Parts: sequence; structure tokens; C-alpha cells
Amino acid sequence: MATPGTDTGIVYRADCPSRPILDQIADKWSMMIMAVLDRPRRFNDIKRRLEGVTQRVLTQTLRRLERNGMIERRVLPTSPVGVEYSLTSLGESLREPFGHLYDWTTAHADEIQKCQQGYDERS
Amino acid sequence: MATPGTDTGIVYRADCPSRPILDQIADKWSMMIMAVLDRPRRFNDIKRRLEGVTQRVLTQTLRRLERNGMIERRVLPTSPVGVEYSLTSLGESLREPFGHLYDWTTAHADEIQKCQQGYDERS
DNA sequence: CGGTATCCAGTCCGATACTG
DNA sequence: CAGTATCGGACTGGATACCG
Repeated sequence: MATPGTDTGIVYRADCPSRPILDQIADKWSMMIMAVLDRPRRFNDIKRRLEGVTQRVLTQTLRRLERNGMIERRVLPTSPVGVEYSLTSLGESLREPFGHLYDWTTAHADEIQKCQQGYDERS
Repeated sequence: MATPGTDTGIVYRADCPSRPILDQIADKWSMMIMAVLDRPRRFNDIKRRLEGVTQRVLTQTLRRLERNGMIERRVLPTSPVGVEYSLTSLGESLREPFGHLYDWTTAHADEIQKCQQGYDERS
């Protein structure tokens, strides 16, 4: 047995406050939506920028982000009606960590693909 | 209509290289596993630290992380057999962006909870 | 335009049992 | 210890239709 006293690693207990939050925000579409909201944008504008997202999923994700205080939903008094989504200051503050993650993915995309190929050939 | 020339926001095309990567790594368990791997750890050690994860899901997630080159799997010549997981240098480089995200969640946990309460009461 | 409602297929996930 | 195999239910996501 290893000396117990030296083992000080993280333990993610079920009641760890960051766990439910990661559940809510650390998914693909949430991150892409927030990346796209560099300024207020309307529903279909967002939809066009996230190639492949369905209306249903986009609506659901926007609702969840709104509930979590990341974005704000504003109905425009136009005809026909328009709806504009924008980042709150809370959401704005999340763009930076998300940005780091995004930068990391673009920087290491090739390396990851090579790892996958190697793994698949081995197995 | 807004002046088209000024609209330079991000568009996440389907062939954007970061999208499949986010699919693979931006999930709850992956992030928690990598946070826990501050040093090489064995399967059940990891399992104990991620309260609530099932053996099945942990195995699947570890396999995917291994395939993507984030972690390394090493069978220990012990009896009974042991298996040790550790971060690769690629995985190590991801801990920093993940760390930022984690710090953000802990820093804003209260604020998010209040937003959720407000939203739920309004609706 | 920006949704909601409904249906349905595919996927995920937990529980359980078994193995080298 | 560290898995694999299997099964059934829950949840998710896509397609479609319809609405204010």
C-alpha cells in the first residue's frame, strides 16, 4: 500500500458544486453557441452559424443557457417578431475559458487525429 | 438589415476541425478523469474519486481518452493484474484549459444557482 | 420569424452477471 | 483487479407538422 498521507489528489464527490455546472455548460452546442455570440444575434442567425444543429436542439440549448444566466433573450417589437440572444456578463466571463479550450482544439487537431489513426490500426 | 460587410462573426461549419474534438473531450466524465490524473492512477483509484461513475462508463471514457491520445494505459506485472492510467503530454497540455474551466465553475457556482432559481420562479 | 407538439428510432446508461 | 457481455428502460435527437 502506498503511504496514505501523501495521496492528496482531487476527489470529485457527488456534491461537488462544479459537477452540476459542468453537466449544464460543458457540451458541444453550448460552447459553440457562446462562441458565436460575440454580439447579440437572432435565432436563425445563430442557427445558420452552427451547421447541423436542429431547431429543436438549438431551442433547448438556448433555454438552458438562459436558465443558467449565460444568455439573455429579448423579443424585438418587429413584424414579424424577432428574438435576439446576447451574452450576459456571466456568460461573457465564460467565453475566456471556452476560448482557451477552443484554441487548444485547433492547435492539437492534427495530433489527435494521428493518435486516433494509430490506435485504430493497432486494434 | 445590418450592413453585411461588418458581420465577421464565427461560423462553425460542419467540417470545422474543432467540432469532432469537442465531441470527444468536452464531456463531464472526461474532464473529471483528467482532473483526477494529476499522477498515474489505477482503475479503481480513479473510480473511487469520481463518485457516481459506473464501471462501464468509466471504461468507455478511458478507452476514448486513450484513443484520442490523452491518456496512456499500462498493465502492471502484478498479481492480480493492475492497470495504471496516466496523462500523455498531449493530455497534460489539456489540463490547463480544463483547469480554467473548472476554476470558473467553482467561482460562479452560487451566481448560476441564483439565476436558475430566478428563472424557475418566473416560469 | 421563432418557436411548440408529436412521433419515433437510435443511443446511452445502470444493473447485473461473469471472467482471466 | 479490471474488465467484458448482455439486457431493458430512459433519455436524446431528428423529422415533420403546425402556430402566433
